[in-house]
Amino acid sequence: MDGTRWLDEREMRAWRGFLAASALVNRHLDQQLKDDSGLSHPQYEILVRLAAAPDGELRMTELANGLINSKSGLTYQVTQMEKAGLVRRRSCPSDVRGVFAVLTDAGRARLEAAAPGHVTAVREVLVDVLTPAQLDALADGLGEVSRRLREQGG
Amino acid sequence: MDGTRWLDEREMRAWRGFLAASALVNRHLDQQLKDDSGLSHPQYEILVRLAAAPDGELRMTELANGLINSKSGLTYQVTQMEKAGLVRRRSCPSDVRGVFAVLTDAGRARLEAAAPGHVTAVREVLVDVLTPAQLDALADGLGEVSRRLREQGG
DNA sequence: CACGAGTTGTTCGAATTTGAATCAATGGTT
DNA sequence: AACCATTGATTCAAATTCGAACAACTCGTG
Repeated sequence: MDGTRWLDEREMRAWRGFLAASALVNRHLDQQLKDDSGLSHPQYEILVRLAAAPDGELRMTELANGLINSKSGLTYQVTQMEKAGLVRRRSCPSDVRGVFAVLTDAGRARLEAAAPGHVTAVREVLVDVLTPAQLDALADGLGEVSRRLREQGG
Repeated sequence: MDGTRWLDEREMRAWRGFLAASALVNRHLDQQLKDDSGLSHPQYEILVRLAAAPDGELRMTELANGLINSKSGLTYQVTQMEKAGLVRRRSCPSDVRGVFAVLTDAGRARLEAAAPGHVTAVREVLVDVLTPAQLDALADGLGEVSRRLREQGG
């Protein structure tokens, strides 16, 4: 007995497209960032999130949530970035266990230097390839997909 | 002077959605596969591609193309899978350098055992979350994105 | 105040990934 | 036949990833 609902052709095309694009786009952008700014994609994302946060700082846990990395992976990356002078650690006054990752001036400068090339690459491989309707479908559909996975996992 | 065309809100939502979904879906499915069948996502993909190929075999290079892994990563995975009895290597008669990865009976059985749970998970987190229109947008849009990255890189 | 459950971030070991270097073999050209 | 640029796959060291175990701490409850 096999009650599995297999994917029909439309579904399979969507799934394969998503899977392939996911791998290829990530790969391409990681390469572009490394060549262009010496940052890995995860590191770039950390800088972006910090830059968007008030005072350019976030708790390690907040940074780990909704990010590619696991907790330990984040510890590793922040350590690397601290060595490179892009962020520094600050312990939380109200909770001794807590640690803030703080964007340094050098980190902000590095992000601003990297951003134009990165955005251009994102346009090239994804955004400018899609129609407005497809952009909306991605935003709505994949936004919902992410939302569900986030709250299920959290 | 800054001629960068930054992303507007619609574009940013699409990009963020894609990025987050890409990471979260991959992560979730890798976890599901490991728990359920002891296969990593890359390994599962290798089995799928081999199963779809004539005689269940492909050259290493063919297998590496359009796959997540680099060449050396593929060598590693195939070695692991060979140890596990899921594939075997066969040298190419017409080109001594060439190597085929061949799906074994055990490999095919393992794939068939893993597939229902995997497809169900793919539905749960992605396919059944999207509307038919969104599925088509993913298939068309991301299909085109992948196609371009493939031929650009190859 | 003492206790215990839950949280926070790090450390640890193992597995995986990558790019560069390597080795061997092919094919075309002279 | 000799040469040389390419190709196919592996090996190697280094970087990165993950989960599990850990240590330190907070908070609510008794």
